[in-house]
Amino acid sequence: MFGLVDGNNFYVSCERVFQPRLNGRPVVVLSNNDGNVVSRSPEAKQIGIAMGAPYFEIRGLLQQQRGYALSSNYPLYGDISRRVMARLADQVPAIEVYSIDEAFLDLHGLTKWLGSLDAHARRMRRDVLACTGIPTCVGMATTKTLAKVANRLAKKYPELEGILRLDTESRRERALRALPAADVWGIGRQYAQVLTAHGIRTAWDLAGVGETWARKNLGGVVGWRLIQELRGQPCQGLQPSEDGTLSRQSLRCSRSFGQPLTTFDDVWGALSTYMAKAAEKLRTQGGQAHLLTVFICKSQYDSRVRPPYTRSTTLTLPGGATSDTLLLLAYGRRLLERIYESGHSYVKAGVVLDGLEPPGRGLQLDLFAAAGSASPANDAKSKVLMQTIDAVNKQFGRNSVRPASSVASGNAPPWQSKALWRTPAYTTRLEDLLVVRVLLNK
DNA sequence: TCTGGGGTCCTAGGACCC
DNA sequence: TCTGGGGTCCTAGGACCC
Repeated sequence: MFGLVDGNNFYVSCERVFQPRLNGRPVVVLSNNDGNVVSRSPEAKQIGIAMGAPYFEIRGLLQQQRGYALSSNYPLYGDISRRVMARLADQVPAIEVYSIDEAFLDLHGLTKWLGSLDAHARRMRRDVLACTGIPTCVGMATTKTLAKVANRLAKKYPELEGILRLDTESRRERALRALPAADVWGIGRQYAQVLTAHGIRTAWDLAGVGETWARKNLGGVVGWRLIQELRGQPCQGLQPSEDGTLSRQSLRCSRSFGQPLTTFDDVWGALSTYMAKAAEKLRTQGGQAHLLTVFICKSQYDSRVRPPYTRSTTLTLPGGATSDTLLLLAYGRRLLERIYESGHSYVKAGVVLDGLEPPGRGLQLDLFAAAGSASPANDAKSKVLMQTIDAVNKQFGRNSVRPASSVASGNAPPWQSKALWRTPAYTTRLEDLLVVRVLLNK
């Protein structure tokens, strides 16, 4: 039996923990750059604000309803997520952290010890709420996909009180009939259109399609697995997270710019900033990457711009896997030169580190390497240099040592994202801790 | 005026290996 | 005129997820 626990309106719930005045009001959290709505309180959903809506389209409505819009505060959400996952991990044999606000639970064999699974799920919800302030829903079923279905319905129908268990044929059928096919995990916009065109409306209809049809229309073997999971046949196991964190195969840093950029130097300024961040993150995990991808995007919303909107290029690092910022910057600049076209304006750029390897795998040497590239001696020097940079940045602030290319001549760099309504990092920055004053009666 | 960021998995052709 | 079988890796792109 799998469980799926998921935080309700997670980002909004995190904000409400520290700002009770947000309770009962329409609240939205915006994406980086204050662009789109990425989390909505129930009150915001009720007045018709759609997920992903551009902020400029809903601003009027929100003001009129005396609601709040907040910039996203990822350090806060990440920290609260960690606390939620730790509470859950304490109460089940194994947990797979699936995203910042979701985890699959291993519930196998628990009934033997705990009696009712529903009672255990209720206890977990109470515990997470009491310890972190985050409300959750729990779905339980024999496959991950059905656990997602159960979770979805538990959220949709308040009378279920946040819990739904699908462990009999009749319950499964009732649930699948109640869920639109488009809401099934793994059915996105494209596939939803295909299903509509074929008269497939509910998850129950979807569970009835044949193997050939599923493989042909729903992305090959992935689609067929989805169908089997809906039928109760598990195709995916639990992939336990080590110490409650995600183990990753790739790592990315990308941002939309605060304004469109039209020069190579500005785009490189932004990109080198992101590369330094990505490399630092990689070192924090103790890993190395052997694939480097750079991409730049033009505006999809500008009618003068023709597709493709994104250009990307990938390099297998000739010296083998690395986490050396300077080496990555040197290769990254060459990759940007490959795809950058002058005379265009760019709105976003990013870097992806792929092919992640744990440290200590041994350095792959390049027989024809030029001086200055990978060699055991250089590798040792680079390691010391990176450790020093990380230590300095930890002690004196994040940007104390950074690539010269990321230092803008003016005040704020032109690529700097907007975040006009960011709340404090209540739980991760000492200066931002709330102060509680106690008034004593004399 | 203003439209996110960070992930996963799969496919498929071509180069190259023995 | 005739030209293998079984692999891996690289690269790009497309779908999905929260």
